[in-house]
Amino acid sequence: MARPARVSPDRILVAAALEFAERGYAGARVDRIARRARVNKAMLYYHFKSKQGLYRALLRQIFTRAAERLRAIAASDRPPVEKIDRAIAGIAGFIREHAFFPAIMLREIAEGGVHLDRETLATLAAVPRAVGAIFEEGIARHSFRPLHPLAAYFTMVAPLVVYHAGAPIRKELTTEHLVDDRALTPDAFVRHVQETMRRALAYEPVAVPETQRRVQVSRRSARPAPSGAASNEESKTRTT
Amino acid sequence: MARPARVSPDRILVAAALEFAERGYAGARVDRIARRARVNKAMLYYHFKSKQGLYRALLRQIFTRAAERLRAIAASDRPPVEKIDRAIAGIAGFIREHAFFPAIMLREIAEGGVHLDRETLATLAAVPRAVGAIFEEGIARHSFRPLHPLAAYFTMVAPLVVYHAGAPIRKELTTEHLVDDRALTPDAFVRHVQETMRRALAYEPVAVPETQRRVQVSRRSARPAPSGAASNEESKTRTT
DNA sequence: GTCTATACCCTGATAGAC
DNA sequence: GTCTATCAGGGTATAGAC
Repeated sequence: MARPARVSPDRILVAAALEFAERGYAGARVDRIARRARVNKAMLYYHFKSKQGLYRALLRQIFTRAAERLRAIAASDRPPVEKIDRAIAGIAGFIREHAFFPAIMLREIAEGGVHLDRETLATLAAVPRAVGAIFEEGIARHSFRPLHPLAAYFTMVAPLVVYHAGAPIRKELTTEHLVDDRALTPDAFVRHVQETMRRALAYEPVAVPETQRRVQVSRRSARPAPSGAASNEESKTRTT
Repeated sequence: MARPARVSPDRILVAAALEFAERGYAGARVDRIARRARVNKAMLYYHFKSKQGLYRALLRQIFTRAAERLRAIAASDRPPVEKIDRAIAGIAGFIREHAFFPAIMLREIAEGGVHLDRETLATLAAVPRAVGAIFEEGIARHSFRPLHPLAAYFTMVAPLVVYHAGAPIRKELTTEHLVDDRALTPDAFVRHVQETMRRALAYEPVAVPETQRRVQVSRRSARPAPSGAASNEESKTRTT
C-alpha cells in the first residue's frame, strides 16, 4: 500500500463538495466538478455513474465522518454535561475542517431529502443518534432534565450550522451597516451555544458565573462593560 | 377599488414561493411557476422581468411581512421575557402560515446571498434587528444576562427554521425506524425553544417548574413517566 | 394585458478510440 | 483507466400578433 490507488475518486469528491456546497444539487455542473478535480468528465461518470451517484457518495462520506467523531465523544468516559460541551466543540471543529458541510446540509434539509436513498439516510441518522445517546444518558442519570433528545439536538446543532453557513450574508449585512457581527467570532459563538445548552439541559437551576453574580447583587450599579464586545460573551471555551 | 387589480402578480408570487421552496433557485423552472399560477410564461416576464426579479420580489415580500410582525411584538408593552416568548411563538406562527418560508430561507443562507441586491438585503436585515431590539432592551433592563444579540437570535431562530424545514426528512427517518420524532410535535418544539431561551437569557438562576423540582428533591425515586411522550416536554405554550 | 412560436444556449450523459 | 466528440433534451427569454 505504497501509494493510494483512488486518487481521482477522492479528488472528484473534494471538488464535488465545493461545487454542491456553492451551487446546490441542481445548480452544480458536472463539467465544473470535473474541471475542478482536473479529471475528464467521462472519468467522473466512469467512477460515480451519475451526478446523483456522486452526490450520494459524497453525503455518505461526510455523514460517516461526522457520526464517527460524535460516537467517540458519546462513548468517552466523561460526565454527560462535559460530553455535550465536547460534542458542540466537536461539531464546530468538524465544520471548520469541512467548511462545505453546512451549506450542503442546509440545502439537503430544504430539498426534503429527495436525493437520499435508504443507505444514505441511514448514515445521516447516525449523527442525531450519536448525540441523542448523550442526552439520554444525561436524562437517565438525572444530570439533565427530561426532554426530547431530538428537540435538544436541534437547538444544539441548528445554530452551529446556520451560523457558519450564514457567514457570507452576515458579512455583507455588516458591510452595509445593517447588522454588526464583528464581535461574534466563531469561538465566541461556540461558547454561546455551550452555555445555552448547559442552561437548557440543567436539572437544577443554572449556576451563574461569578462575574455575573457580582453584577446581579447590585442590580442598578455600574455594568461591567456597557457596549464592550469581548466581555459581552461567555467565558472559557470547552474544547475537545 | 371593488376588486384587486394585481391578481396575476399575486398568484405568480404564490406559485413562485412553492416552486422556489421545493426546488431552489437553480432548480425552479419558470415554466412550472407559470403553469402553477395559471398564467402564461410571457405574462410572468411581463410583470417581473426575469427569474431573478421574481425571486427578489418574493423574498422582499416575505421578509417585510416577518419583520412587521416581529416589530409589533418588540414594540408591545410587555416585559422582555414575555416578548421573547411571543417572538418565538410569532415566528412559529409565521412559518405555519408561510410553510414555504423555511426552505427558501435555508437555501438562501446556503447560497451565501448571491441573489440578493441591496434593497432585499435591507428587508432581510429588518428581521434580526427587530428581535435584537428585544434582547437589547432585556439586557439594558437587567432582565437578560449580557450576550451578543445576534448570538441569541441564531439560537432562537435557527432551530425553529431547521425543525420545520426538516420535517420531511424526519418523517422518512421515522418511517425507517432510524429516529423517532412522533412525540416531537410542532407545539412541543415551540415550547422547547421558549424554555431554552428563557434559561439561556436568564440573569438569575433559572426557576425550575414545580413538577421538576418535586422530582429533583427525591432524586432516585420514581420518575414521572419513564418513557412517556407528552410528559417528556415543557409545559404550557406561551402564545401570541 | 395576454398569448404563440421560437431563438439560442447549456447540461447530463454516452459512444468509441486509445 | 483516460480522452474527444457529440447528442438529445430542456432551460430562459423575447418578438410580435391580438
